[in-house]
Amino acid sequence: MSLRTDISRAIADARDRAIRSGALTIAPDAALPTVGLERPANPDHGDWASNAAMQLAPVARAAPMRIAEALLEHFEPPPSIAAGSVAAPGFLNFRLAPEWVAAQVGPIRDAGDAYGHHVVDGAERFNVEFVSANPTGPLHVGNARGAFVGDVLCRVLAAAGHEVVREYYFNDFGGQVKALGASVRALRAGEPIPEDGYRGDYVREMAESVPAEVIDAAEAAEGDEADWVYGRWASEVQRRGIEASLAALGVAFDVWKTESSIHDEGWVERGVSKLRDAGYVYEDEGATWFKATAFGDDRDRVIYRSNGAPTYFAADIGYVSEKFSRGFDELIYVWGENHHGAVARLLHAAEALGHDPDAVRILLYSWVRFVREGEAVSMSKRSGQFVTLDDLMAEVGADPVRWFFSSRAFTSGIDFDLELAKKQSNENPVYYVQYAHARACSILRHAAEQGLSADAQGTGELLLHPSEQELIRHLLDFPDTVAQAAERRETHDVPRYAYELATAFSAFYRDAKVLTDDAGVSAARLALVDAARSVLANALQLLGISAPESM
RNA sequence: GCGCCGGUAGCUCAGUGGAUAGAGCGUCGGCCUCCGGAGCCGAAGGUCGCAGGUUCGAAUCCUGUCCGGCGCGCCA
Repeated sequence: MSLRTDISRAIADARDRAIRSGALTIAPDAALPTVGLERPANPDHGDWASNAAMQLAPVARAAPMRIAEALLEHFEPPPSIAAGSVAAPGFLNFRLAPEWVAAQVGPIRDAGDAYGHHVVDGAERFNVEFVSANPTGPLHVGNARGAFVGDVLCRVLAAAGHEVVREYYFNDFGGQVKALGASVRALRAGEPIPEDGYRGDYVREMAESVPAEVIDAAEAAEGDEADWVYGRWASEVQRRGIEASLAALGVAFDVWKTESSIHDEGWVERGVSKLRDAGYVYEDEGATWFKATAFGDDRDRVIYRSNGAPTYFAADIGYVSEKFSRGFDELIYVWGENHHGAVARLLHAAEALGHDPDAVRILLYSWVRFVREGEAVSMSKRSGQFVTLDDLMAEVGADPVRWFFSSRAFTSGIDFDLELAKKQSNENPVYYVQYAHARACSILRHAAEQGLSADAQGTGELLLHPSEQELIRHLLDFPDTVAQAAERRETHDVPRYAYELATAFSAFYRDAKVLTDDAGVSAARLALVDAARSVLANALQLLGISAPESM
């Protein structure tokens, strides 16, 4: 039970009582608006504010101010609320009870790592597929956003109480594997790399380290088959590299799925025949088509080419069936916005297969423009001009990069200045948050040396200073922050929250000396420091950012 | 041409119908006998791209328009 739901419910109860008592009359068939509740930016407006009266005005056909007064009159405050008031043009403002606030330190501290977790009522099963870069080269900075957006989203969903399967999809089936193999073969033969080949240094390195058995197999192969032999080997090498890079970033996956397995296990055939039975498949010009126009698409989509080879979309049809067969409530795809052309046909295919299209959610993140000394960095894998993700981590460090990506809405196109990211590293907000955590740890160390220990008994009377109260109010906001981020499938509330919490902790540190001659005060403040430390660590953990005990 | 995403402070970005539009960086000015100065306090800085509309109320919703990014394959 969060503070937010507590207060919302009390307002709804007040509304119902007001209606029963006749203080409010609602049109009989009118739907009641949901109670809006927010933390106002201006402290003069209290700790929580509701616009319920203004939202009720149309259905109650009364002035918002009068409705607000009626609501307040019938309001039975929960223990957390000290006072309510009405403000023009009809806001209901509530102030938390300071003693109640202060008394929350113990429970927050006792909850520890679990605080802010399991905050949703209905837990669901999510499949989150992200990164899924082709195994034709190392991950580059263009994959960074998808990796961190997906990772943090998974952390948030899991913290909120959902079950999450993290999945990576390898396209090991299409022509790019052959093109990669052809590039390796050409380099070994001293021939020019084909037009559609890959040119990075990593291709050269691979060409120089092909194992003997692969060479033998390639030389024994006929025609194009040699390209495939090299290609399959090279893409395995790249796949291992990708897995290692992601592991080094702290981005974990539960399932590594390959496109070829979707074909081999018959998911594509079964999916297509299901579509055919439903009347959404036809043949034309030797190709097999999905009737996407039946779902409002601009054009129908090819499933099998006239040469019989399946398209990428064919695998998507099989894959979405395979995912749903595992019993997920929602499938999340984290894609770069350049794939948005494929969104409609995937949703339409899911619908045609009999699935709820609302259970398929495709998150398109906008492109990042990487800039170095004012110049945009080109990142084409085929041209070989790119900065690898490993390079980026070595240069800037994982914590600032994670902060950078998780603190911006994924729909915003953003600039990432590599030089600036390094140069400003000491001014970076991520260090400010980590610093607050380290400082809290330091205070606790000092306390231990002096034989002082935290005690949350009696904080209700001792932690009434405005800075103490403000800090605790921020701690109380954490569960809502997690719940809201999970609900919105968006992560950037979390860094903002962490920063504000760090600021509140700094203000507390400035105003309230923890280690004092008064044992009771010291024990209470130590409990608050420990609670703040714990919540800072929880917030950083959600972002996959380290919480150092000293810096 | 059609579609998707953007346009908010000098820069990078928050703000998905509410009260005086916010933060970081940068700029300017203050604060170190005291638990960590990677800190604290204060200031300057914005016709929310533009024009209409919807309503008690619009950065937010609708329409149009301009600018930028990305798509519109029997590529993946």
